[in-house]
Amino acid sequence: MLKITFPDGSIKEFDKGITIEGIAGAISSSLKKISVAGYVNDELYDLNRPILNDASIKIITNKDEEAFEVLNHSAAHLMAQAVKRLFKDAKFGVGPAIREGFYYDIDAGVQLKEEDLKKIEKEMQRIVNQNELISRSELSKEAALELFKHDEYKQELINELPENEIISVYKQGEFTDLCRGGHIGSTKNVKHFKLLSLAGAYWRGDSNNKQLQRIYGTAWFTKEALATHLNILEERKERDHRKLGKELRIFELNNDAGQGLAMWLPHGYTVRKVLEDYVYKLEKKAGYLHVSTPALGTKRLYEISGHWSHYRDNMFPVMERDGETFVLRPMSCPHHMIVYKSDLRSYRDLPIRYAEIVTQHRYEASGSLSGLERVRAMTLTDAHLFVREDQIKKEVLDAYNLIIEAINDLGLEIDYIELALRDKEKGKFHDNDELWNLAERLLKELLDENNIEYKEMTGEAAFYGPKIDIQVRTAMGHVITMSTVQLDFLLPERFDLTYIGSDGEKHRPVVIHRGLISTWERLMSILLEQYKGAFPTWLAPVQLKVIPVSLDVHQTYAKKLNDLFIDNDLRSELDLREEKLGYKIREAQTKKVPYQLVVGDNEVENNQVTYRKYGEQAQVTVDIEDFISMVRKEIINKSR
RNA sequence: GCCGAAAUAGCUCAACUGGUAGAGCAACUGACUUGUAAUCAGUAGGUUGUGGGUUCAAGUCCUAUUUUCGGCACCA
Repeated sequence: MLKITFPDGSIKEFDKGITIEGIAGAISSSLKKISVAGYVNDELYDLNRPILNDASIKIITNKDEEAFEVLNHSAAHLMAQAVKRLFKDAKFGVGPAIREGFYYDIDAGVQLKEEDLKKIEKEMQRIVNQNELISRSELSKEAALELFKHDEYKQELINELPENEIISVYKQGEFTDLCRGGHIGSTKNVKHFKLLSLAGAYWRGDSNNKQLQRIYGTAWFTKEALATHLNILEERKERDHRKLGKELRIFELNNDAGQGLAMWLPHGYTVRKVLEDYVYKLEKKAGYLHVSTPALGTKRLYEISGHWSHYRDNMFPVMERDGETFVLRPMSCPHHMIVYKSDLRSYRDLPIRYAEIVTQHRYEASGSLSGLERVRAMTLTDAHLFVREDQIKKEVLDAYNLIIEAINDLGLEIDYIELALRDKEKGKFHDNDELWNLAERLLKELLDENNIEYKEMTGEAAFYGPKIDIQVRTAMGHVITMSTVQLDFLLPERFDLTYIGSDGEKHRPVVIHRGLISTWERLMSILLEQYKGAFPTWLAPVQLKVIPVSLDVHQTYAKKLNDLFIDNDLRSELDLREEKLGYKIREAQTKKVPYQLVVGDNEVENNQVTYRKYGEQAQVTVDIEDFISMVRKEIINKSR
């Protein structure tokens, strides 16, 4: 008999070889029904994997977060089995569960087409109906290599495992896959799924490798949950900034103007200007000094900075004039280094914080361009902080806090904080170990000391130093780098930056690169999606729409109101077109104007306004002054 | 850049296996003008992304190319 300890501390005895499923069934049949897998001494166990020793266990039910992963992982295997039945030569890469489902990378021997997904789905359903038991077995590395001798991808994976590793495989019917587990017991438990898309994906994520075909899918425990998820996918299309940007006339992308070169339309530019003013003030308050530098610079400048050797592939080609070679700047750090050098600096001057709204040009791969999210000409508020070593932590932390403030003001949600470190194996980083170790240690200490949770990402650093990236998840489900604070000991070296210390000697300052809220382009794409085009009043391109009930009778009053609003710094528009009232109201609503004001006899008589807030049905009548102060207050508070 | 899919009026979309390119909205013209999501009638709008080809005939088939979309790689 085995002693099984439950999470509440109670202990029960079971026969040796009992499974999670068996234990769940012994407790109640309803628990058995919803159990998905379990932890046995913190190791993930399948429903039907025998437990051989005394253990403490935790049953995972379909309500637990881990359950979704187990289900989708099993769905990936199910799909692979179906593909193997339909395409006999198919070989498989990796097939994990992901945030919203699963994928599997496949070399099917032939090119899969989108219409094949339906056939694969059908075959999956057939396997589900066959109720194939998913069983685990363990074997040696040699045996595993023998088992997968016809699949070079699995061979490669197996070969990289440590020599004495026990390798587990999962078998369901005729299909066996290399896998750590856990799984869901039987194919019959994967009931509600859908295959979503077909895409290319490089083997092992390396563009030098062969490209496999990746099928994305999603699996859920109930029909309703699947329907809800598919509905969310549909709703995302309504939030797509490319669609909203067109409808609300925010920006324009045009081939004749150039791929990835966005043009801001009046409404879009209005929002951008509000953001620019907001950021300027925020930075001013935080002690930043604003400068302005050109978008064009000599190639030499970028050779000094190291961008020419590390970043050239992302730069537009050079231009020659008067025996000098110029480039369009992809980054502004070199210019700010020169600005620092424009004067002799004392230790008393530091920190010096230079900020600038800069336009940069980067040659981004054509396939990566996407609306405003990824463009080739971008404008952002960039900053470089020149600090003494003893000021590093405080300045990084202040910069970080400023970022958090801006993200909160904008109503965005942080997904996670990333600490991007060097991967020594990769050649793209500068090679001064001492500086790397110091920089990485300082950032880690800082995050730890301030209880900031973060994920370490090796190999994601900038070539000149490690960085803290603030990742935001967009309403489209994309995770995007919103802000960044980067520690740089290299550029001060390359530009021979100095300050005079209290000892009268020259010292090296340290540079902190800071990106506050991404670029205006990317920020706009995120905001559009976040708010579904209905900007909070402080950001809205048009804040008020004044609509007279009758053009003849109420036009004068409507004009008077509109002028008054504009005098009070509100972005108000008057609709005096010869159209019906209902038509104008509908348009004010579809353009998502925060305040729609319809004025007629009642308002004229009492010197009032009647407003309807976007998203609400209620019509509210108030005195003009009260209305103005209410909206102004809302704007100042950046209310959402 | 790579893999897959797509491109029709300003916008959203039709046009069965090749057989005279249509609709709604927007625009323009005229009429109608009082309370919270579309007043009515008419007019105009296209070398079907672009270049080749097959065919009696191409939006539809083939081919090249450009761009867009879903991903990968890269990345703010």
